[in-house]
Amino acid sequence: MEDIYQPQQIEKEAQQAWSDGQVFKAVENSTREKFYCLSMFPYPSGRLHMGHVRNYTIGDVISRFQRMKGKNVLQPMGWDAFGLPAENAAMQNNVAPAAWTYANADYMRNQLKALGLAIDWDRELATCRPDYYRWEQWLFTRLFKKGLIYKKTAPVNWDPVDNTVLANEQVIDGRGWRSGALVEKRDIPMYFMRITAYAEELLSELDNLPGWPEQVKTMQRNWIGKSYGCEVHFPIEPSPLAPLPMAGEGSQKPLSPRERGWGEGDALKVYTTRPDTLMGATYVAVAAEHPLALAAALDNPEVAAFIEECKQGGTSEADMATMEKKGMPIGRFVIHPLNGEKLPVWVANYVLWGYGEGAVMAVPAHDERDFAFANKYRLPIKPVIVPESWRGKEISAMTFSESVAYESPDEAPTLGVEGESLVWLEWDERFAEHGICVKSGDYDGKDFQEAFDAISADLQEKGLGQKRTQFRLRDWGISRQRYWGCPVPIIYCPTCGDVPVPEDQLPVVLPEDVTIDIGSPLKKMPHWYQTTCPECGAAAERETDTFDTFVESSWYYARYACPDSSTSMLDNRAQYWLPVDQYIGGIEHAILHLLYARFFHKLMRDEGLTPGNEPFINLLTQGMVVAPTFLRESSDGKKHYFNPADVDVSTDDRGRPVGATLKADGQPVIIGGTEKMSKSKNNGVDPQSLIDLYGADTARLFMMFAAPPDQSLEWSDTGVEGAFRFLKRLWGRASTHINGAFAHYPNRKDLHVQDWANFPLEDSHREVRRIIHVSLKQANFDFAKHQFNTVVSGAMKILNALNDDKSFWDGAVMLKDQPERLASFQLSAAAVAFEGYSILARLLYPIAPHICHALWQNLVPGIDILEAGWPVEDESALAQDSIELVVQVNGKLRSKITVPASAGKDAIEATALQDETVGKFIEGKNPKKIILVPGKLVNIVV
RNA sequence: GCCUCGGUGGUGAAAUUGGUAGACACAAGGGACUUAAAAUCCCUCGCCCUAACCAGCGUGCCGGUUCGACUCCGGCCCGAGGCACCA
Repeated sequence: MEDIYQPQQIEKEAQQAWSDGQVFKAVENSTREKFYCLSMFPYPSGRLHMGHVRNYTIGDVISRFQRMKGKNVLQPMGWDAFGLPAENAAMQNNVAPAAWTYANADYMRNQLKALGLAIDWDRELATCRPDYYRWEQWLFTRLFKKGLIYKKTAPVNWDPVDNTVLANEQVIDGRGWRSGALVEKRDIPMYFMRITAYAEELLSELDNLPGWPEQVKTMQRNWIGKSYGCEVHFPIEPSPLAPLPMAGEGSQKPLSPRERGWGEGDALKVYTTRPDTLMGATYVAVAAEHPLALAAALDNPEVAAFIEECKQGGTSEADMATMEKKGMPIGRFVIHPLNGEKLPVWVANYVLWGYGEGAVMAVPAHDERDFAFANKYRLPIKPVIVPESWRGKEISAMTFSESVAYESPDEAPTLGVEGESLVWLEWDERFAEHGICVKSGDYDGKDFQEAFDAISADLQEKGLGQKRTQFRLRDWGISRQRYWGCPVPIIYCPTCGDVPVPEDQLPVVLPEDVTIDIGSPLKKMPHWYQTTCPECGAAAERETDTFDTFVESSWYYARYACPDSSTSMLDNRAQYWLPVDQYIGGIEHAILHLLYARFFHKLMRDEGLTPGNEPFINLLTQGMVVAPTFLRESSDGKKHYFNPADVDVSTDDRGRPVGATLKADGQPVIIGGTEKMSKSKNNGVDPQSLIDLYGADTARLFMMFAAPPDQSLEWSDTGVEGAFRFLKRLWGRASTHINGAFAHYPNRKDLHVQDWANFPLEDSHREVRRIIHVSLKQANFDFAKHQFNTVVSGAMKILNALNDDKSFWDGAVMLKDQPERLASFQLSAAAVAFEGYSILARLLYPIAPHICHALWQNLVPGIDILEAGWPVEDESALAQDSIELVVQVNGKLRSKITVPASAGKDAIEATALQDETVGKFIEGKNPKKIILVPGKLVNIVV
């Protein structure tokens, strides 16, 4: 074999062999245990980035590992092909989104192949192909008929200049990214999937996913947000004004008193998780879109102006939560359901329409947000809960406007005087916690649960509320006013209404040959949207909205089982392959994508299409790839970023970076933070240049070695060189032996020791073998944990062990006059080395498959490494005659002792106490206690 | 703002889950080989004191539990991911 490591040649040959032999084609075989390993499919953005390389290397490592362990492995790949960037690119470069997408996929497919991934390419799919999306249109129509899909209006970001809907990403500081116009909220009709119908199951099934990271399950639990609370009805004081007969302009129907929100006997509904604080409610707040607010706006221009103002800004929750809390009274009042007090109704921008009831009761004393709002607008603050520890203490009353604050002698909230008022100056977290009721009439002295039960029972008796569980999870709006997506299969008929497209007319094909400017081209294509009603045959129009692209990515994992099925969404091959045994993807998908995919699995299960309740048994969430940033700031404050490849970094004598200059002009640049590789920060490193320079194995090895998969990975050019050096060393050492010592045993069976117990192993080789097997045992443990960085360091230790010990081969020199002993010594050395390299090749195969494939061919000609079996440590090789123990005195490390491995408790303690250094620290005192941790340490407490 | 995760040498990290902190690497420094450079090989490498050893200090900060804490508990600071129309 070659002495020099030539990755380009090795990788080409290995990939050719895999491709010619169809080695990674997955075939259903009910007699074999299957393993479905899936990495999140890429958006075809143009080129592979480092995040992809990391994701797909992790998946490939797991796939090849399982394959070597004998599983029937499926590892597919495809394209998440619909999405916004294609439309942006289309506008920029004047190409059709379809053509752009297909070209990108073609380029990226070649890049993936160059990485040497063990993928069954026969199963490749692209979500923008009609043969794929026709089945989600089919499922949509089924769910529509089941009532799991419905239509309602919901707010979107509206750009009033471009007259178009913007994605949240396209809203920057409240303005449209192209027009710069202030964005408004606008209500438009959309289709919703009733994911809330599955909320309970999506929550409870998380407990049956032990293979998911706890972090992800916690995030999903919080997102679903099941809460136990109480619905409270506040009867509305009748309006002093007569109801107006008409709603706003253009409306044909007069609003009913209920729609106006002020009829006799109407009540304002709120939901609260803190009914125990109900006696402390001092006002109620409604969303700007609430009927009560809209009704008030008709008579009150100030309220109308405020509601207008609330329409400004984006729709994202982060926007809503960080904006300044504003509100105003609408001049209406409600009656407190228990004490009959009149409470003012406010309209507030922090109350969200469409979340719960669009109205909240405000208890400023016990809710931080209400507290800030009440202080700002001088609303009464009425404490009714004190900490449990105050029970039984003297509580003195202090007045504050119309309400009362309580002060315990030793644990008082901060009170102060401002002008003539007594003000609760600072929010005190203790008052947000559960406590005991005070100044609450009959409920005084009750704890949280007692008050919760008593108050909800009283409300129920009065018909003004009851206990209720609620979810934070909202139904999933799937309509998008965009072109490059799957058409929503609905036809609007003037007489029959919204009619789902019949199964035999599917798919509704998206026209691909279009030009894009602002807005969806579908709306300008009458020949496409004009059609006939499937029910009555009259002229009708197609829906021009498309699906959220999360819909495609919610079921692709299942379609890989049978990507060519033309008669059904899924066929019985899905029963064999599903569920996915290992799913790998970025942590950024922890909530939305993974929740939607779980939801779809249940929808498909209920259609009889998928087995089991959950799609992904094991989940690995990989961290991001980050790199340093380099920039210059121009005089107007604009930042210009430079690619790390174009920058020279100077370091001080410790290796700390102290400055950087641009290669092009030699002038200094600012060293920025280490951030996620991105186009905007220009800190991406192109994987292609890496593969071209060092080969795929180096790229893969570096990615696996630099950090454990779930942590972020810092890019390092020198780290890559280090990975390359290791592979070069591995190749060099292995070839020396294969061409040298091993060549003396043409039949490799002579080197392959079956029975080490009866093999004449030289003592100088026994220790090397022990280190190899200790490292292998650790590596196997780490492999099971998916901690590939320490698997690599284990492999490095094995190579170092095979290479370190001078006496390993040199001992032969002393024996050159004793031919029999010499032959025995040489066989002993060669057998240990042969075993060592055969372990190394198999251990590293999942991570660096090309080089290991080639090494194995030379080590064991005639047997494919995939058939060689996974290496397992030999327990008998791990044994040691004596072990080293640490001796602590009072928990501090003071000495080390060596004892026979068989030494008992008393013998170890005696040895430890006799130790000279230990004696110095005991200073003749009697040990109070001696703690012995077997195989680890002795701690002497004096 | 809310939810979640993280913070260990000059750097990436390890520590089998309460038992020797820094494995394995990278960088840096020194040396060998070389006419020279590259490549390769060998040595040193947490901080502090020291000629050296010993001792002392040390896992973001403050406090607690324990014979013993990177690991467990409470509080704080900083960073990252998500927040429902980026994927």
